[in-house]
Amino acid sequence: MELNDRKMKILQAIISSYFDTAEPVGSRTISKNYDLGISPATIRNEMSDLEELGFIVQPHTSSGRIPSDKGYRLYVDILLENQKAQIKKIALLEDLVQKADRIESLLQDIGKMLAKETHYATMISTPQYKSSKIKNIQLICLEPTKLLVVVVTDGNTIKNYMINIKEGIEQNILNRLTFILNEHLYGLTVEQINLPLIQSIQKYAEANFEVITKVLDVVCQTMQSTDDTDIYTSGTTNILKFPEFSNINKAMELIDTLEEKSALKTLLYSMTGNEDGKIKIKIGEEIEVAEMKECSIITTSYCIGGEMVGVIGIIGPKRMDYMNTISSLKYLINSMEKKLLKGDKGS
Amino acid sequence: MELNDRKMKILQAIISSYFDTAEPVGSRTISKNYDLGISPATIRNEMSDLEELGFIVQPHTSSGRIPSDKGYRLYVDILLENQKAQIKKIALLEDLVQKADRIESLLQDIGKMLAKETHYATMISTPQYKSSKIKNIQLICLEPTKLLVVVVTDGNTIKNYMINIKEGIEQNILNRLTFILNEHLYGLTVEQINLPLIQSIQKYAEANFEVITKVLDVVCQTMQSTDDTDIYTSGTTNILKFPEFSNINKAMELIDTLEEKSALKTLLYSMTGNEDGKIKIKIGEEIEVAEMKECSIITTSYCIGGEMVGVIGIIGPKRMDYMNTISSLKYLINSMEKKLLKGDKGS
DNA sequence: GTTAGCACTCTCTTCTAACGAGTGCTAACG
DNA sequence: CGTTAGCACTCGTTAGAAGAGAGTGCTAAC
Repeated sequence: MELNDRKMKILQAIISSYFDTAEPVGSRTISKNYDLGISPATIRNEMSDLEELGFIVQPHTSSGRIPSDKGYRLYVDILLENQKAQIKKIALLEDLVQKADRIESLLQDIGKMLAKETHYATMISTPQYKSSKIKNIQLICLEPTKLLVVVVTDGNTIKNYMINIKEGIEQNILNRLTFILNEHLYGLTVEQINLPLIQSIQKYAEANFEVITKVLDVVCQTMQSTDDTDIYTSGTTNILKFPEFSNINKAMELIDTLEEKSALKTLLYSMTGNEDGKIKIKIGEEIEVAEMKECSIITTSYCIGGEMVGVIGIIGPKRMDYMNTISSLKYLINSMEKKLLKGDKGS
Repeated sequence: MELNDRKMKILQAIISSYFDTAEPVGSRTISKNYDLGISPATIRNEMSDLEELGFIVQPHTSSGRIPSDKGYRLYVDILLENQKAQIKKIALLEDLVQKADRIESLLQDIGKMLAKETHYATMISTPQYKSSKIKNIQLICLEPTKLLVVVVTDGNTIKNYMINIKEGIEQNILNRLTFILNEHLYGLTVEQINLPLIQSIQKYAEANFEVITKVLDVVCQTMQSTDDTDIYTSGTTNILKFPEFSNINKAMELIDTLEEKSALKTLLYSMTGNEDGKIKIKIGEEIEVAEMKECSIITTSYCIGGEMVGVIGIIGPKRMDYMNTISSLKYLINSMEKKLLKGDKGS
């Protein structure tokens, strides 16, 4: 039995109707609401076939049909193929990117906005700093034995660390050290800071050996730790609005999972292979996390300065509005990368 | 009719039992579970009196009683009076305060932890910078026409701003400007930066008039705007676990309110009068926000460097565990202020 | 190949009756 | 006179039954 054009149309009708109502779809509903020019009885026959092919399922005998994971998969694959979809503009975004001063809060705001726009829950990971390059380091004396280290990387991400030192140090010496550090470290990734380089810097630092060592230490440590990538979730309560989660315990399990950042981290990164910028979708059972098997996840990666660094994901019910959501996501990524590449985040 | 000792004991038993079960409490339950040495019938008579006095109410005829707002108020007032309560230690806190690098993320973590500890929702406001003093300003050149301004205030709160300038500027000139700025602004609050002072600084800056003006502008603006104080909420989904919010719509309304930061801001600051460090409690109808009239809120303010700057609040059902919650909160504030006063936030 | 008709299935809603927890009142008790 | 046992009454909750409604699969006719 092959999947002819008419069966496909019926499948789409089922998906569409189920998206609207979250109720199993019957043959009469399709015949009435979708102009296919065939009677309910015919549709019933076709539906029987579609079920045999595994694209739809019946929750119980004598109920309507709902799309199966396989059905959604087919639908989504076709959708992704013909994706010249008009990209949906998100009005608020421009404002947002304009006024953000730190990338972390920008990401949080983007997540919030995307959740508001799509009415689903969103997850967004902070950039992985492993491959980002040092742009500037500055040492500032706060108290006699307390230094502030400011590190700026490309993409203008700013990190502040405070370190305590044993002996006081004057600002003009710090300025010299700052100069030495920038001289040696500009443009380097954290992997490129190796022992010979460190020794060379230490030589220049002379008497301020302790300070330089501590600074290098703290910079390396924080920049290379993967644990440092955080995940911001937003709109998790949107989940409560979906009838598929009217069982409050299921909903809470899911929300709890979304707060469990470490699980999300694995999930998000498992979804972004080596292809950048592509939209990836997982549907139902395809998701490894047990609590999410009633959901679908749409993800994509975003770049800062050309390198793949972070992931954005949208999680909703399986009957989610794939088309609009993908389109919003694409638009978002586009505007975001344009902005971040320019690094134009100040006033 | 006066509120004698036995009535008080019964009220406490009702509150205690209702805390455990969230079910109206009957006379037999009290007689069985609380060793008062009186029969259900006697308890019924006393309860009838307590109801007349307004301390308990009946959800409907022939059901048990639940405490009224007035009943909780009495209970809480007595609780606050005899507060030598053993302070409950929160194990995780020490760790948290140790490794935090920015006050914002520290506050977020504290909120999370407190939510986890108490199983209620928490709100925590970022410090109000109005009265905090400038400790250090640093200008860093990132790109020819892009500067990074780092401002450190007492309490070691660090703020970063990026500004764009028209003409390029060299780092050694920036160093001079940095020196001038620190020379003039050290120890000042934002209110103390007046026109004569600005003009005096501008004079020193000579050719770099534009830069200095922009820097001063951005520093003043961000430090004095009250809008800058943010509120972090945490554990909002804990609300779903309480039977009083089994009506999912009510729960969602409340959660939405908790995400509406501006309303929370008013609420939190309305609760902290001019007395520092005291625990304040609002119960049910005492809360101005309509969606929260089924809740109680416990707040207190926290200090950095001796001045009142922020507020922490815990929101739960009216039958919340006031004693433990207050005790956790007190312990938290204690440890936090000790840490922040020392400003020991780096490694 | 398509469609009308019909018996059948299964869920959801509605209605009723029974149950149970709890009260208030009255009368008896120490 | 305070305390207690007994009892009728209230009201919310639960369980079960009946009926409605949506939808299917099959058969036979077009």
